[in-house]
Amino acid sequence: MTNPPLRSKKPLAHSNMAFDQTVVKSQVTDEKLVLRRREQIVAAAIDLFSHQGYYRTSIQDIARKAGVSIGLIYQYAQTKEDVLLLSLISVLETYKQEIPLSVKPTDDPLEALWTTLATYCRIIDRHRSAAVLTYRSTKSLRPDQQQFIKQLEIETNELVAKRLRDCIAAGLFREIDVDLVTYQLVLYAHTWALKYWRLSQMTTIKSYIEKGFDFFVHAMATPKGLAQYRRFLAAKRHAP
Amino acid sequence: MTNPPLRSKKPLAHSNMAFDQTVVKSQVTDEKLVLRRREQIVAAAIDLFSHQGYYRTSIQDIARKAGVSIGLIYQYAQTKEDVLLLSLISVLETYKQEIPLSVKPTDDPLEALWTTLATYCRIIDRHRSAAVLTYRSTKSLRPDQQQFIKQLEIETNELVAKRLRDCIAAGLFREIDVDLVTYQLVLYAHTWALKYWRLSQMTTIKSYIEKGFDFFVHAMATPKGLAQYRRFLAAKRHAP
Amino acid sequence: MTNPPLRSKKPLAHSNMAFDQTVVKSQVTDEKLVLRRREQIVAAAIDLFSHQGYYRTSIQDIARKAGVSIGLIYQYAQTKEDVLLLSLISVLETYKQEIPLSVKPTDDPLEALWTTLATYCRIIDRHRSAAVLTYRSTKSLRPDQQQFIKQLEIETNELVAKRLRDCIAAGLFREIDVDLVTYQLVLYAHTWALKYWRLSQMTTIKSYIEKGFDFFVHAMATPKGLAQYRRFLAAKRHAP
Amino acid sequence: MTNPPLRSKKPLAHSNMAFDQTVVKSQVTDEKLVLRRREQIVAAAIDLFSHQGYYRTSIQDIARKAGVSIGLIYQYAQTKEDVLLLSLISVLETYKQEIPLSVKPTDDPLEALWTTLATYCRIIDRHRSAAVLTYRSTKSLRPDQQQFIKQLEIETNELVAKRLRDCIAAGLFREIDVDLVTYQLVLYAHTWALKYWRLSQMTTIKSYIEKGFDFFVHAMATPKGLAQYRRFLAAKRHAP
DNA sequence: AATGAATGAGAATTCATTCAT
DNA sequence: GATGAATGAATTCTCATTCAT
Repeated sequence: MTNPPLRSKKPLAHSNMAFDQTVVKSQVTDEKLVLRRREQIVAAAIDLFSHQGYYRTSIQDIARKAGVSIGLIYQYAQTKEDVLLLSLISVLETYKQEIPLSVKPTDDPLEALWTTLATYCRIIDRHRSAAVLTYRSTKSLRPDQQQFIKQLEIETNELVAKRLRDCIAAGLFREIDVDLVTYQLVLYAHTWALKYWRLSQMTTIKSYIEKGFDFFVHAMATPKGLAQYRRFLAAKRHAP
Repeated sequence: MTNPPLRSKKPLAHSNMAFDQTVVKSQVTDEKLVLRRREQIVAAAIDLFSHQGYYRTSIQDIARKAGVSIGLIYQYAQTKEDVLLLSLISVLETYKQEIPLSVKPTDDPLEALWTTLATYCRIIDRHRSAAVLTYRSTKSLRPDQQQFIKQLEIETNELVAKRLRDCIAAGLFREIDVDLVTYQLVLYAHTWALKYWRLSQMTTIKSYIEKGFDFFVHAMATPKGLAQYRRFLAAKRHAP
Repeated sequence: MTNPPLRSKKPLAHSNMAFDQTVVKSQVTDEKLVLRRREQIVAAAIDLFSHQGYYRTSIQDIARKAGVSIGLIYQYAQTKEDVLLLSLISVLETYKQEIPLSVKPTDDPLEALWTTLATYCRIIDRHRSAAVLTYRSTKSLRPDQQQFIKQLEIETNELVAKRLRDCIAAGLFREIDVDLVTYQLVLYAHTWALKYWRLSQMTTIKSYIEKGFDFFVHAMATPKGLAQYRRFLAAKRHAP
Repeated sequence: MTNPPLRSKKPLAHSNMAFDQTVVKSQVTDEKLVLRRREQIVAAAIDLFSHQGYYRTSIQDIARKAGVSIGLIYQYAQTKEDVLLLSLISVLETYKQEIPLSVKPTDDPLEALWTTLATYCRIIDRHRSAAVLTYRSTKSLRPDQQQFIKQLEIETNELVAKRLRDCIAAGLFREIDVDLVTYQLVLYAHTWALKYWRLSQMTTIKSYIEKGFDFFVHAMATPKGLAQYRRFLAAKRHAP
């Protein structure tokens, strides 16, 4: 029962899916190159969009930061909106990629839920500005692009929902509204980024996770679940 | 351009504070007039900012919608950012104004918390786009303006925190981290707007409030608190 | 029986119609101002479009030449295409305005035709580059704008067709295909601009008109018409 | 990109001259290859320039349509203007090639003129957009390139002028200004393309040719010429 | 106080041309 | 010979802000 593994140095992990040519068209045909260039562009874009906002960031800025020409960006995306879409996809894909990796097959349902929440919070913590970006800028996309992002969000949520269902099935949690509570867990993680200016004055990410988990368990646990939670806490105290 | 139409279906309540000349300077000296004009401008601005976003909305748009000239807006605000600031203040003031009004002096702590959460959620529901606006556009302000908004948020949160403290003092809730849980309650209300596209498929605002309150109570209640919650539910069932 | 009057110093005469807000929308509401500004803009635009072509002329160029700002042009036209449309309308309106003025009520049908052809040719000669512009740039317009221009052309042609019909009705010309011959007369005038580089080496505008008229009369005249043409020539020789 | 497809429905005939390396330089030395590649490029270019205009057509467009790479085009032309020049030459060469072939050695002067006009009109009809291209885009060339095009036009005109001179020499036509009338005949043919949108509503190409020839003959014929024209008509009526 | 015409800096996007492979 | 990725100057259009009336 360890802390979620601190993984990946590179800014934001992502599946190839996020950069393939299905969602955003590219002038360039070489698949490998498209992947590499888009990674380069998106890394710069996320950084700038996150800190200055989408509208305050010019394509010029992104080009300069990515060390490429303006024209090159337009070889790999058709509009500035496309660059935003690729950026948001990249952020959301990170969640979808990293969260499942953190849960070990041997974890019991409660441990799995803990790991999921903890990992989610820590990813958010590592990419706070990027996380906020999804709240600030999704509306700047075209409706069909927004739809795509929403779909990705639903898929990510499912990673959390599955853990909740396992706890209920194991008799650890009462029969709560899984979808609703999923959003509470997800928003709890996101809130760390959304309200960091205040929360960081009040607590640390470690404590934020612990208190949050404690809160959620109390809200949902059966007596059996509560008993297991106490064992879980004790074990953690011995081998944090 | 005729005389400014007197406001009709008053969009968002607010204190005069939000429109005094301390925060945003005006060319016009007549206090009454400043108030009236800003109300008119802000009503148009909130509507447009909420639906099109801050950067997609031009001063021209706001002027047209408010039925005034471009020049007039610049008599009552010095920059476009000022108009956004006034708009965000207006939204946040609504919370600060309406929530306290809903709680009756006779309410016991649990009822008061219920009313606070329910009112918060319903205000958010009535002004969903405006609520989202605070998440999307606060970063478009100058740092000192952002600071002002954060202060307002802290003040609003205090309305919720007070109710939590009352419950703890009355022995209904265990000793939880009030500030942290306050944010959970606040975010629960905001989430209704932030994720409306999904939540509205899953539930109604009425049910959202009930399930949320149930969740929070279970997370925090002492046995005594739980007993009172059950009486509360029963009473509500008789006189909803 | 005189030469067509050399009229108007101002670059291109036009009816208000060409500049009203039906065809091209303007941000500015003051009708008088719209008229004046558009005249100013179009004068510069025609000059530049004529000599450098539509695509080689930037809005910047037009603004500079007209002595206004770029922004101002976009207050009076919504796109660069609009500026081209206004320019082409202005050119074609000149034909529609000036040709009828040159024909005196006392003119007999043959004289009227002469005056019409001569005036047309001389207008073209005065605005050679502008005349060519209609051939080079009409296709750069949107289809609906092209349609508008074609309608104007049809109306201008009617000025010529009417003269032909009068000659036929008077028994001076045989029953030729009026619409077809109209185009031959119109194109004869336009050719002076289209092939000026070569024609100007071969003849003068005065001689071009005379030879052309002679040609057309021979092609169509009845014996009666031919007799009258000879009297016309004799009269002209005495009082050119 | 595979081997260049061998041309199929040959778009526009032309002499090799049009594609030799005197006028437009090529990086490639193999004469045969230069010819074949330029044919391929120019076919695509004429089509695109004709329908979208020179400036709306990108080298990318031409490359795609021709089934070659962008780089290849720059092996066979030094600039985009060169591609336009080659295209215009190709169009004009078509006239110069096809018209002489249509006149039979046994034709009398009047018949030869008829055939010349008819052929010219029919070539124009087959390549209407290309014909208009010469009017729209010649000014987009450099002055020296324009000069080259003008020279080609003069040479083409000579094909018509010769027929007129023969008619005069044979006493069929009076002593008209051959160069001027040549332009009238040439423009008559071109007008079919320039004003096709209107003329095609009024008549067919066959009738257009007949009416035009009738018109021109009446304008110039001596009594002898007129008599012969009547016999010509009668003969044509028997064996059209 | 109110108006709205005028300004011009700034931003997205295009595309001819180059050049390494 | 052929390719197509990369470049960046140039262009259209927008819009916050000013100011004369």
